[in-house]
Formats: sequence, C-alpha cells, structure tokens
Amino acid sequence: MNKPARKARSGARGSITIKDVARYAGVSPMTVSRVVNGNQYVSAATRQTVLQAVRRLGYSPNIAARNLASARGERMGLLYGNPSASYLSEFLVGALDAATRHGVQLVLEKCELTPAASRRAVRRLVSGGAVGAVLPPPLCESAVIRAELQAARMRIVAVAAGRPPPELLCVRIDDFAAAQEMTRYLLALGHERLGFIKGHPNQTASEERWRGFSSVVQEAGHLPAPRVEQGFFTFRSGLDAARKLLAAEPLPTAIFASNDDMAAAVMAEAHRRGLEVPHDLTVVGFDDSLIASTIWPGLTTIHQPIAQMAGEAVDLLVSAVRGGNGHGAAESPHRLVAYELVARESAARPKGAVD
Amino acid sequence: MNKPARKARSGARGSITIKDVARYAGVSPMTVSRVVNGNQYVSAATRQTVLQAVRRLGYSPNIAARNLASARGERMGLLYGNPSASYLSEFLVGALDAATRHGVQLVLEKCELTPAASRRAVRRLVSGGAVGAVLPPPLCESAVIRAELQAARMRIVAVAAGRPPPELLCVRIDDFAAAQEMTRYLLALGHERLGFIKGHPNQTASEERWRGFSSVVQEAGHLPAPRVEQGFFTFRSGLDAARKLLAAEPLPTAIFASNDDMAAAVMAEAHRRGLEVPHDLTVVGFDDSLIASTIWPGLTTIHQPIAQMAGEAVDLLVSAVRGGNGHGAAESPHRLVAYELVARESAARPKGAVD
DNA sequence: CCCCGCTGTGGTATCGCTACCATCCTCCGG
DNA sequence: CCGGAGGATGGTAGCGATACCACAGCGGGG
Repeated sequence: MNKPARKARSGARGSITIKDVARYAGVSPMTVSRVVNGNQYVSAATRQTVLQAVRRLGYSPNIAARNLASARGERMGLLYGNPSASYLSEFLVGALDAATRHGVQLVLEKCELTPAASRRAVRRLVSGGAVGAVLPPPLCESAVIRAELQAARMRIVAVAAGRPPPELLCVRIDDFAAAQEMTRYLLALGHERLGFIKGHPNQTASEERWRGFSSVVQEAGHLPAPRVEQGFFTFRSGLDAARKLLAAEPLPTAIFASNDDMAAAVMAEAHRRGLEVPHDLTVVGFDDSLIASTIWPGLTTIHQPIAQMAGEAVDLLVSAVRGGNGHGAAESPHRLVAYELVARESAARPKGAVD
Repeated sequence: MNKPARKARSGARGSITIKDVARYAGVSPMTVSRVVNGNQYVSAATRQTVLQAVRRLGYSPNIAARNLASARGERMGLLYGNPSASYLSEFLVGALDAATRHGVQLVLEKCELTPAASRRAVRRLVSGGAVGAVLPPPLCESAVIRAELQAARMRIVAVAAGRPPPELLCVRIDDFAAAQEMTRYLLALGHERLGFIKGHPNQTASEERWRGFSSVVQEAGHLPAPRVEQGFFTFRSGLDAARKLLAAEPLPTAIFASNDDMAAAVMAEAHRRGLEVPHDLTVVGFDDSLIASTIWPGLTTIHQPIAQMAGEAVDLLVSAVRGGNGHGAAESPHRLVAYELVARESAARPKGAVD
C-alpha cells in the first residue's frame, strides 16, 4: 500500500466522490447512492443528513461511473432533416437537457429526405452505437426512415407528426384543435373573408391544420367560401400563395398560414402592396417559431412548446429503451402536450367591423 | 465463481467489449486499447489484426468506461444568452458534435445578461460540475460573466467576439476584413451613396464591422459621406434605422446592415415604401443567419461557419482543460476561421449605373 | 562482451458508481 | 414469546476502459 500519491489524487481533480459524502454523512456509500437516486428504502433522517452532506460538499455524481455501473449511457440518435433552424435550436435545447438528465448521450445526424441519404444516416447512427432515435419533423413523416430505423432494431419516437401511426411513440400537439382555435379566434375578431395557406402536403400536420380550419368554417356556416392556396412551409411558397390570395378581389380580411415562415411571407407581400398589417389585413401563423417574434408587427400564432416536446420525446425514448426492452410500455405511446394561442400584433378586427 | 448468469450478461446488452476484440485478435486488451487510441507502440502487423477484429465485431468503445478510466468525461458548459435562434441551432450542432468526439458532456445553461442572472447561471454550471464554458455571442462580450467564470476557476472560450482580450481563448472570424470585403463589393457594383447600420454598441464585433466599412469608404476617397444609423442587431432596431435612412433624399443606393436581421428589416421597410430590392435598393447583411436565405430575395451577406467555429471552440476548450492544466497552451489562444461573402439576390448594380 | 535504452506487449489496479446479496433491526400476529 | 415480513443499511463485486509498471527482445556504444 505504498501508493499514497495515487490515492491522494482522488481529491486532486477536485471531484467529490460518493465516498467523501458517505464519510462526511457517516453512512455507507450505498446509502448515499440510494438517496441521490431516490430509492425509497432510506429513512427520512438519514436522507436529510445525506442531502446536507451533498450540498455542503457540492457533490455531483460522476455520470461516466454511474452509466458504467448501471449499464446505462446509451447513445440516442437525433436525426434532423431540414426543419426551420429556429425550430431545431429549441428542439436541441430541450433534447439535450433531457439527455443530460437521463445520462444518455445525444448523437446528432443530419439526414436528407432521400432514401439513399436516410439509409446512410441510419447506418452511421447504428455504427455510432445509438439504440434509439428521435425524429423531429419533417423526418418523422418519412416511412423510409422509420423502416430503416426499425430494421436496425432501434426504438424511435416521432415529434410533432400530425397524425402518427398508432403504434409509434410520438409527442405532439393537437394540430387539429389548435387550428380550430385559431380559426375561431379569427371569426371572433369579426373576420369573414378568410384566406388559408396549406402546409406541405407530405406532412400529416398540414392536413390536420387544414381540417381544423375548414371544420370551423363549415361549422360557422354563413361565411363566404375561404380562398385556399397550397404552400410548402417555406417563405418562398408563402410568397407565391400570398400573391395569389392578394390578387383577387374582394381581398380576404384575414389570412391563416399553416406556419410562421409562410405567414411572414404574407406580411412581406402585403406590405409590398401597400397593405398595412393588421389594419388592412390580419395575418396569423402557426408554430411560434423565432421569426414570429422577430418581425414587426409580431405574428399572432400557435405556440408549440418545442423544447418541452423534445425533452418528453427523449424521456419517452429512454424509458422505452430501458423499460420495455422488447415490447413497449403499457401506457399509450402518444403524448399530447398543450399548445397556446399567442396573440401579438398581426391580428386585429377587420377594417369595417361594426359589431 | 458460481455466478455464470452475471458473467453471461456481458454480451446481453449486445455490446462488444474490448476483451471480446482482444480475444478475437489474439492479443491483450491493452493492445487493443492502444490501437484504438492511436498509441504508437504497436507493431504494424498487430495493428492490422486488431483493426480487422474491431471492424469484424463492430466494436465501439464504451464512452462511459473510457471516461471513467481516463478521468475524462468532463462536463463543459455552454452558456447561451440571446443570439438569434438560427445561430444557436447551428452552434449547438457544431458544439455537440465536437463534444461527442471528445467524449465530454455538454451542459446547456441559459443566461440573461444581467449580473445577477449570470451569477446564477455560472453557479448552476459549477454545481453541475462543468469545468469549462463556451461563450457564444453576445455573452462572450460580458466582462461580468467572464469574471464569474474565472472566479470559479473555469476555462472559457469565447466565440465570435470582434476584438477579444489577448489572453482569452477565442474563435472568431475577422469581422474587420469581412466588412471591408463587403464594402468593396458594394463599391465594385458601382454604389456610391451608401447607408450603414451599426450593430449593438456593447459588442466589439459591431465596431470591427463598422471600422471595416468606414476604412474602405475613406480609402475610396471620392464618395459622398455615407449615412449611418445605430442599430442593435434586432429586426426592430433595423426597421427604425431603415426608416431614417430611407426618409432623407437622396436615397442611398445600397445599405449595409451589420447583421442579417437588420438587413431583413431594411428589406421589409423598403418594400413597404414601394422600393424593389435589389432594383431600387441594394441591401446586404452579415452573418448568413437563417433569415438570409429564408426571405426573398435572398440576402447577400457574410457567411460565418458557425458550426465549425463552435466545434473548434469546444476543441480548444477541451485541450485547454486537459492539456495546460494551469497555464494555457503554448500556441496562440486566438483561432481565426475563414468567412465567405455569399452573393444572393439582394445586391445588384445601382439603377442608373453606367460604368 | 555487457549494459543501456528503446520498442512492443501483457498484467494489475483502479476510476466512481450501482446491482445484488447479506445483514440487522423493528414490528406484528399467532 | 417466537417466527416471519419487510424496512433500512452495509459489504462486495463488478461495469469497460485506461494508467502505470514490468518485462521480454533487440540493437549499438564503451
């Protein structure tokens, strides 16, 4: 035992270990571990003592050791395609946070939507040792990618698919209900001549939003038929759609675009034509992506808690991988989170409103 | 030794360990470790054998174990304030990638720019066990945060500070040169009546860009004095600046905004006033953030390789933490990366150009 | 010719934590 | 009063990898 130098190193890199805490609290390392991990078999008194020691010493568990010992530390893939960058940013924040909480490593992989590219991406993920994958939109809609991943025996969780297959793990908002709420909001403001810009046809969320919108319009009954244009979630496609919507008399008094980028395009086109938003035209979007609050006037839109959704997706994935090793957990695989209508400056009563 | 069930588990989670490879290759685990880590003391023949075994078995090292054994697996903080989300997104991708490469964990922490908030954020980082921190803009400019972090004995690396203190680890582009290049580009197109929108005064990059611009203007000599407005890097501030720039006759033929959000605002305001971009007005930005390619016409701007810069920042941080434990590495702490002028549709020759 | 120093390789002891098992104790019904 | 159930705790053995040391060969200078 003539290696005191080695032993002394325990404190050298400044890290407090579970043993230090145990010694300080006068209990065994096991008990500390139990407290830290929320095991129930610890008396309240002991727990307090340990927690105090933890705080006092500034102990924070060594993740590597924890993972190693508990055979955890799996790697989870995050396949990102081409969502708006602001979406990705929030998404990453949420996902990374959850990953840190669970002690899993997040491996990012960019992936185009072609079959070849997805195959390659999935292969990289597999060889990178990932055991599961999170699929933000629009990748979550790709049957190819899902098939590839499942072939590699990976658990997957889709985020924000509008209408996911029932067996797929999925975190989403109720696009249908959200679109309904927004449409009702427009009606409540007094708008009657509505315009709508659909989202990309290969994403089920687009259809849900469209269904939500038109269901309310039909419900209302008395309205003139809304003018509808096809968009593709891009600013450019929104511009094209806006041109058409704003070319034909009588002009709509409100335009509901299926996402914020397109709504921003509508605003740009309106301004170009000398229409003031919201005085001459109300514009609303969907997603509450960064552009919604960047531009002026701020865009009234549907807020999705993207970071939270990403976090829950990782949660779901982790428990799927750890818990139901073969078959899924007993609970429903779909998790619905709350959206919120954010009213900013881009929506107001129509010009000639009298009621 | 009557616990064969336990032993058998080694293969249960499907993971190939270094021992499996060693057995397969007929060498000791140590040798495999050496090969995997590129240690020089392995004969070429052995190396080949081992590499083949690795490939054949699909071995990939267990990061947790590696980190534990090598006392690595440090946590690195990434303090993000309020950069544009598109910036953050790319930044995260790059940083996360590098972190994965180095086997360090990235801990995100949001941080407002007030002293109290930064103190709290730093404390959370410290208690989270981070040993270093990456500071993207605009946090990299905050002396308060830097002081807090240094007080906590953390290594820090700033990203994209315009003119960082010489002793600070920093990854950046040459804002001055980039702004010069953009200005020369405008002059080359034939513009003479220029407008400039400065960036936020508390970021040194703003000043560098401004210096770059005005140095070229002075150099050229014969130009009318450019009109200059103060902006704050936000869309809104760009709008205000644009209003002023576009209110006074004679109108500038080109406006150089210190970032893309403000440039987008200039475009919006120009359109509102019936000016076509680039026909009636050339608008250029800086950063090549997402909005630059989202809007139409696309914005001519300076591209910063954000992901790469974030990656290099993490590299730098890791080597600082691992290498020079006390004092910095011998090499210069500043790393300059290449920017690129991206010409899109928002810049063209001025209307009446004849030469 | 011997010893030194270097290259290549294997053994052993951890790294910090948790799984699993063995205890010890308390409290209860019979 | 005893046996058993189950709460609360400690001991031990790894998880998979690397650090460090030991040692076997081999060539060159004194």
